[in-house]
Amino acid sequence: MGHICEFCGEQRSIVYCRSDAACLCLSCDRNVHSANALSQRHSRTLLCERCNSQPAVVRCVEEKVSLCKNCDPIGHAGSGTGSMHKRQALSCYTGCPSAAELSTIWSFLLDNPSGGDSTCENGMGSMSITDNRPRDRQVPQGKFNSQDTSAITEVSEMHTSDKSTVLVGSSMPTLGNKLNTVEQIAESVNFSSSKGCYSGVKGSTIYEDDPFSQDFNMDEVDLSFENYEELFNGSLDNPNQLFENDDIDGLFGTKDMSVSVSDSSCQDANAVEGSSIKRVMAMQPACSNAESADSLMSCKTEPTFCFVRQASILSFSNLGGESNAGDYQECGASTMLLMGEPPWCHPCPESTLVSSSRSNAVLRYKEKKKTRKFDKHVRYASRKARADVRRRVKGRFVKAGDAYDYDPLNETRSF
DNA sequence: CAGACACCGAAGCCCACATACTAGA
DNA sequence: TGTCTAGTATGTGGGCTTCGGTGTC
Repeated sequence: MGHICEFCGEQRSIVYCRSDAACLCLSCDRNVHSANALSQRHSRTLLCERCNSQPAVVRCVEEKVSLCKNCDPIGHAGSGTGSMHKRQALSCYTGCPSAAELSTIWSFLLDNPSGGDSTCENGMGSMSITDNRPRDRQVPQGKFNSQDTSAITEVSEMHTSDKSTVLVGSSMPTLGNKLNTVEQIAESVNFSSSKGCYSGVKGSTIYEDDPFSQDFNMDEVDLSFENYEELFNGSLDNPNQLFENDDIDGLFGTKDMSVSVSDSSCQDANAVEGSSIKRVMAMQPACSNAESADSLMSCKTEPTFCFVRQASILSFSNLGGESNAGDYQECGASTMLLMGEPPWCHPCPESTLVSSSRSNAVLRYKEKKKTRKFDKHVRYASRKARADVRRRVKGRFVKAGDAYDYDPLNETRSF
């Protein structure tokens, strides 16, 4: 009797998630790691069938058991024939591979009667998997796309940390049973992990007909968010902010959002700066539900494709970093691009309603701009405290003992 | 339509002095 | 090598000045 799944507590655990340090059955593995993009990045592998607590790194072909790095030398040590057993490196995987894909990399799993006695293995075949990621993204076998270099890098890093072969991505239809080297992965894996899926893949076929994707080469865009708290902390109570031209320069002025755009793309963006709002209003967002927003929120390094596409048509006039603290605060508008039902979704034919709404929004914006607090970073609080109580003449500090016209402590005048 | 003028907002400067930093003994 | 001393640089806030943009005549 194997280890029980730590999630459902019912079925036998099959896989081990390193990130969660949890033993899961295949069904729960699928459920847990399909929750968001981050969880999809968890590296999982088979559970050691000997200790039932550690991730297996090899599969003993002779004994038909998966063993961790501790149990492998123990089980195959000594003078017996065990040391001669043929062993196969086990592949790690991330994402939410389908049952067919799992069976591809772990073909022995279904072939092994001893390992398939549980309902979990049966469930592997019948598991309801709705991988909604486009399959036609996959490039033909053997065609190594430069876009996949990140994947290979990731593979390489994980490979060095763990001797087992790591498979990144959920779609691996061309995988052989033995993926022992990174090179093999580079040649055969069609990388389509969450990163590859959302960030836009050059040469992908799914958006070939999309004029936006043609105008904006996603391969040349690099979005990174270092401070998510700032990025998403913007006020969301005023969706109309998005339509304020005065504020649009600050939309992407946040220093925490580095956007590198190719020259041609940048020129295009600048060319449409004046009409960017209208274009945003006219377009239907690629994704606008809360679920996708949640996915984005939870995915620090993997901005969703829909966001990138929207960003591509917005004003990049402030990419040069000419922004101020107030603009950062106003960036709540930009978050509307990322979260929830965006305001441009409202099909409001009444132009008067729109104009009044806009005027109200402008008024609110101007009021907010008046009260905008330009954040000044105080490095030395002690100096600030001293300056706060220092006497002044016309705003200037005066020597101690000299006549002053303003005393911050008692607001009296010396003359 | 161009020029002059007024108005407004933003940026920069100024001050003294405690503190941080650096170089030399 | 570690400690001490002297010199230099930095930063702090309120008011003022300057400058550029905008609107009006």
